Amino acid sequence: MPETQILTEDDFDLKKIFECGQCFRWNREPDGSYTGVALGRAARIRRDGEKIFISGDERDLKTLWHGYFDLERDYRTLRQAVCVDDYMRSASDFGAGIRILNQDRWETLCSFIISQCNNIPRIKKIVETLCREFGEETYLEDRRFYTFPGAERIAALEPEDLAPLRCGYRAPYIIATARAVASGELDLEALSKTDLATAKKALTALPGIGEKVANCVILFSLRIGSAFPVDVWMKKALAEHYPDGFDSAVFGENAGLAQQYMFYYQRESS
DNA sequence: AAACAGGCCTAAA
DNA sequence: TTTAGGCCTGTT
Repeated sequence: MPETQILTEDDFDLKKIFECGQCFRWNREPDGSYTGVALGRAARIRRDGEKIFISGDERDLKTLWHGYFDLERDYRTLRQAVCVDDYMRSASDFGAGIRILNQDRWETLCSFIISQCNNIPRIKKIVETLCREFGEETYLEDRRFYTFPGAERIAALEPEDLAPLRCGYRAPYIIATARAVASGELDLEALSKTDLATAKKALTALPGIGEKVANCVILFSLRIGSAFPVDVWMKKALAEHYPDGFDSAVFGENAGLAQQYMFYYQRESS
């Protein structure tokens, strides 16, 4: 299996990218590399000194990973942009290397429905079981992986069929959402071309999708940077550092990135 | 054992 | 418009 170098000057920290809470299918290997399945492809990514390598050829890099890892944007500049005060300077310095992934829309939506009121190990376990049960086999270095099943596949199931996932009350939410996506009633690609308010309204209209899940989906897969997910960690961070109130609008289109820095800072330093 | 975990929904003020 | 309690399940 060939591998290709990802040319990036800075701001590419594998641990931070994969462990800042935005994705659930990348895992650290004993050698420090990460393996995972994204965009229908199993892959390995590793750092060697200053260089980053990912499995696959130049074409894969161009058609898949360039967009996925958000290589178009200069994060050094973005980090400066979110330094609105001392706290944000600390948070963005601490989080240097984080990038916001551009993930598959349906996968992100489904994964964050699963995430509600769950801890990360269990979220990952449920997602992996979903893929093993309903996804397709794919191989990397003779090792078997499973792709994330398409919305059409899940739409054809009944909530009971998800019993092996042990995802409890989330099962009907998953099925209903899969059907909305598969039927075109919820057009995620079209939403990615709208704005935060429009996308949020459409998403939260579905059962099991509230404010928080919608914001995550919008930020991590619809590429709308003003989305600002607030979970329990973020509530803590905001209460601690902005006791008199806070408006994510100060960050404009970089609010989502600012959120990632705050979230990661809050989690990793406590 | 009882509480809680990276929310959401419904009912009730 | 805001708040409380319940919800599947697994872990502590």
